[in-house]
Amino acid sequence: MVRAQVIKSLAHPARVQMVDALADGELCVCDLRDIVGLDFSTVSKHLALLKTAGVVDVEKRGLNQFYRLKCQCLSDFFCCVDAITSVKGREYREACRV
Amino acid sequence: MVRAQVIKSLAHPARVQMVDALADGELCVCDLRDIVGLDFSTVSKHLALLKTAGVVDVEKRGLNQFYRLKCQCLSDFFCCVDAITSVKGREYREACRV
DNA sequence: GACATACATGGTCATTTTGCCAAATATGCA
DNA sequence: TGCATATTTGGCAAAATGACCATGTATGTC
Repeated sequence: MVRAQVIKSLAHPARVQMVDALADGELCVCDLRDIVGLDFSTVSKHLALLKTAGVVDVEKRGLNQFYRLKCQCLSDFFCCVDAITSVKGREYREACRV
Repeated sequence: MVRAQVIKSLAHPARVQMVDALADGELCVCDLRDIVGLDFSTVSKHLALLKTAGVVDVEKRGLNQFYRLKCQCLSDFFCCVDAITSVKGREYREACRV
């Protein structure tokens, strides 16, 4: 099940946080490291995971690696997740106007 | 991060498969067991996880426990996931008409 | 060329997750 | 009541994850 791999790549607080931050535009690894507050190497591995899953893309410019979301549908993805956490799935329609 | 817990609950091939099957309506544990082909106890634990995360609901009728999705937005959720696996996020708009 | 900066990789260890078996519970029926 | 069916719980061992440290690599600067 390929789906599970993608979902798995997002199933971690730090990775959720990073993807959320990337929704506003690309960021380099050190930006993301500041955001999640983990070791550089750990962040790097999380990003490698997201990249393998196809969630993000990278572009090297100078010394930095800039990560960006590969698909803007992630916001809808999170919208559903949030609908579930709010325990009221019916709020989904209004909140996400789908 | 509460989001991560919900996503985590969906981050397993068997659970993805079960949620997908439940999209067509409620099913009892033995139905789901047949679908995923795992031990009864294992399936039961997976379902407990999904329930804790708020993804599914249960109703006991007779000897059976009927599980159903708590939120129909899961189809949109998977739609995004599929858009990512297809590596072309742009297909998302058409495929999921959002 | 020497060195600092920005990341990625490899290694290791603790924690979590999975899946099976065995046993316990709950419900319906003879 | 006694028994079969449906499902949950309690171990437990194997596999996967996550985080850190140390090290390696690439790039820009002097």
